[in-house]
Amino acid sequence: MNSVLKIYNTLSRETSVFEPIHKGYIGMYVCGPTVYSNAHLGNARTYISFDVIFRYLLHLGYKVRYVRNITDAGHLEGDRDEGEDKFAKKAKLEQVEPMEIVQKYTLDFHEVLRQFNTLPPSIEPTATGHIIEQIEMTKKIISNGFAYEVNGTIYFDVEKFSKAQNYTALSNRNLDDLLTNTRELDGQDEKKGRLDFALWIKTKPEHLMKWESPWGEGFPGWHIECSAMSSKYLGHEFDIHGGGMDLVPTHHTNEIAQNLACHKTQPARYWVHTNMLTVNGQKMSKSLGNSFLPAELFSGNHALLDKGYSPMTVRFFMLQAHYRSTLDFRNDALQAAEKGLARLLNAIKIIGQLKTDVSSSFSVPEIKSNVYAALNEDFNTPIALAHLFDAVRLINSVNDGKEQLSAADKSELSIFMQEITFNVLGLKHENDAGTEKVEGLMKMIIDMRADAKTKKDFATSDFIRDQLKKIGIEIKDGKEGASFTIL
RNA sequence: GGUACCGUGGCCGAGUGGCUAGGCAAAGCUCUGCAAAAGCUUCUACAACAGUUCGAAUCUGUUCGGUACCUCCA
Repeated sequence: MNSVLKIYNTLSRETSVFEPIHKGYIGMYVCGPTVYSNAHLGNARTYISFDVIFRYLLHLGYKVRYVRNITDAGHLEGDRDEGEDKFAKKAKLEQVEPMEIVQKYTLDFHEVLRQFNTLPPSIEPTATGHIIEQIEMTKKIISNGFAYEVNGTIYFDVEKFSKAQNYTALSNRNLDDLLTNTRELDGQDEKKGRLDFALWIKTKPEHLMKWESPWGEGFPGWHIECSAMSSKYLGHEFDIHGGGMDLVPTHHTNEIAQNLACHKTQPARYWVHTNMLTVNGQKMSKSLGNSFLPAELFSGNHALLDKGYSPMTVRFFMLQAHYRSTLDFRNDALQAAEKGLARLLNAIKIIGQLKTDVSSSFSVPEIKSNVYAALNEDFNTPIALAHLFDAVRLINSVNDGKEQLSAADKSELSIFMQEITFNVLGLKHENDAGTEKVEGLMKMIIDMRADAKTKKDFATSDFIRDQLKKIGIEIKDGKEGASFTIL
């Protein structure tokens, strides 16, 4: 079996063989959401992508510690000195406590991810729960000479850091260009350098969220939380650090700078970044106001949608594109995904009923190695799916008597298809017939209809078919009798 | 303005030098009381121009078009 996993590393800009620091164990940190509003579909794509990565690493037999934080403090509006904490701002608008905002949107985030069938991370730490660690790290960066204080606010000294280290290694930008092209912002006089960013921010007395620190009352900067929490739970050096591509130039660049300034080590060996979801060619984002909420998608209650799509349809749709490509979100593409997913799941359903032969007319090991080769090539889910669909075609052909399958191969194929589809890709059956009572009821109705058909009482059989259709149950006539689907 | 990336058949999307995914749609067929559903088969594309090469969607150059980042964002 082709079991050499390769991963694209943003830092080196190439795909290379993955080797964990400690054999058999993997530490993975993924930047989680800032919980000040509802999670939208673009957010979901990132976490679904990392969910597949997490699941595949588990499938390969690694023991994985997957840490994904919740940013519940310290995220500035506009990254300015007098910037206001996002939570405090939203709290004022809605007349509630900041932590009430945090709670509300954390629950929403979890609910969304649950619907998309993602596995929970091993640890989900919050920024507010790690103020002490962030203060400690800030102190160390100051004592190492890479940060300075101005009126109770601590800034990271990018210019000084960049003389010792390559500040733009991850983003691959030209530092001089950044210095000259960064926009002038109002009220930036406090900072020594334009690129300097805050590690700790002094608050005004009326601020709602603040903590005591050696520099007075304040709250932590955005970037320091991930450095502090990844160091705490995964060590100063770990295997994989992930997030959305939009985090590369600022957040992750600063995170690396902080770790180097504090621990003198690169935090992660492999930097993995997922691409954006676009809507009609434009990035989906909160600030552009073109974001879809999962609930709108499931219900179809959105101007751009003809109908609702189930979470698994959306998950399948996302898996049909590679995680590093932008994916355009549109109605007809979802329609296609819905049917494709049904075809895949149906084939898996019928494997068990296939008739077996003494030998197989095709190679099950070949299918398996094709799928593994795809997943090992930087988690290439679209190619893996393509090979699963090869198997789907063969399964259907066996069902038609056009191909043969041995008993041993049948069981191997069945186990494999289920393992990849359900456990690695994280898809599942939805809308399954439901309760036993419904099953029993439907069997009775189908039997009655079959009886009517044998008596050539087509008026009755058509009536049953049409009435069921009206309440959203479709009868499918097949060779072996009728079956039904709840639409 | 600077820096990246992208432009694939009706649609979505893989694919970094020859073997030319896959899904959906469409057409044909099978099944069938009719229909639906389902299944099988078929459909050979790579923005334009020029170049490198025995050979290019894939490499180079130019042009056109698009997107992202440089400001919070997954």
